[in-house]
Amino acid sequence: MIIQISIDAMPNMKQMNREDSLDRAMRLFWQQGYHGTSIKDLEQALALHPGSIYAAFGSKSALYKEALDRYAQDLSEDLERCFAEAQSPLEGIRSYFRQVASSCSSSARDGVCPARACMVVKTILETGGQDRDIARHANRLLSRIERRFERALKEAQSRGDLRQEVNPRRLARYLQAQLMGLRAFAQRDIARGAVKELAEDIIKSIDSCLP
Amino acid sequence: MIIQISIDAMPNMKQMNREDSLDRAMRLFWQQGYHGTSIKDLEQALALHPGSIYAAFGSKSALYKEALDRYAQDLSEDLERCFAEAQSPLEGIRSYFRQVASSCSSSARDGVCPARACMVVKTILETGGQDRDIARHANRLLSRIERRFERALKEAQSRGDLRQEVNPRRLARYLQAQLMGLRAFAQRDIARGAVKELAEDIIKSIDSCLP
DNA sequence: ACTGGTTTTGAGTGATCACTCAAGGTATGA
DNA sequence: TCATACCTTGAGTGATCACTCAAAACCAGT
Repeated sequence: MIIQISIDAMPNMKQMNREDSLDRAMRLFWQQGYHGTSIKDLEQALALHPGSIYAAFGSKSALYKEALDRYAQDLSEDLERCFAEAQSPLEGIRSYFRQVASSCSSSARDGVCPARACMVVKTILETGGQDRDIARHANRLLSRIERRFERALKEAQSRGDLRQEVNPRRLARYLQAQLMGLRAFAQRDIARGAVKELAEDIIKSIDSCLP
Repeated sequence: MIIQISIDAMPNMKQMNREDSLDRAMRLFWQQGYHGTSIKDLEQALALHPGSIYAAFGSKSALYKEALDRYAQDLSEDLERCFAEAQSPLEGIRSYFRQVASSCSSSARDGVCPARACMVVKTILETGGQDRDIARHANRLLSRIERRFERALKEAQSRGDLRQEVNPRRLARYLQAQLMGLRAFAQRDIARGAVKELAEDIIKSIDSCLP
């Protein structure tokens, strides 16, 4: 029995899987940043030729925006899962901070998670100076997350879990800044335990708003 | 009498003002990032030809590191000034947070301050994935600031301003993460007052460690 | 086998990247 | 005034940038 492998058919064999490609692009951009990632890098990571990339995504910046949306989607799903599994909105927030701290201090960093800092924050810091439309895109994503926190806090207030005089929007902004700080700090090369300690300190600071 | 300074290490000192050039480079890098700033951009900002830049600073990455050192030096001086003017170490920390919030929410942003986020943090987020020696350099600068906070907190403890069971190093890390979060958050395009509100919330969270 | 329409390919586009260096300019002492 | 030594200049280096497009390869339906 002879198994024939057609060499001629090789070149066009790989079917391009858009979802999978987008996922790979997201990871590479997350790790290396927008300016730090070249099309050549992407060609290699996606195992695609330049033409295919441009046919599928249009341009480097369009691909970046899509990758960022995908990242924010994953992030939202994590957060929603925490809310769904928790007994209360506030408990969901605590659990989310712990989950972030845990994934940020995992040693299998390069495998699971290309960077510890949040890709949206990285984007805003990197592109705030010049590439304004990308920065604007990232800003919208942050606003969405802030509003989600605000909703959870209002819910906590109506359940009596949170003092009435607390301003939900202001506390939501505080939470977002805490997340930014936690994950930016985690990007430092620092003892693993420090990140989890930091997360616990942050949770304690939130709890001072309890009734 | 003329004092001659190591011409080999600092050529062109008579005509080109190295300090001034470094300052301009620092501002441009701070705003646009490492990969986002080209030598051509620097030529324009420093009003220098490429040869002069390379004669004075060696390479783009060497210039970046020097610019980062200059930034960290300015930052340390601000912090030291807060400590010197304050009645106590803890009051110095409070005053520093307020100063950061104030300069981050100033409307004359492009004139005074090229970016709201901290340049050292921007560096770590941008170069953590690839340009490891630059990231390492930035990490050292952060460690130095952390140690300065730790020293101030120990001093506060010995004065009886801070509860004894507080771990100074851990609280110093918390402070640093708070600063990262505050300034990264300030980079969002958001209402001016929000940053000052956030700074006050952070200060309140620190005060819960008081005796 | 043939045809029509889609997808894949990768060499090639001009622009820009970080960087160099020989040539020309300038200050100083004789 | 000239000679020497340091300084400034900017055109030019090869590499790489984001991106294109005509041709090759593919897969229907007939």
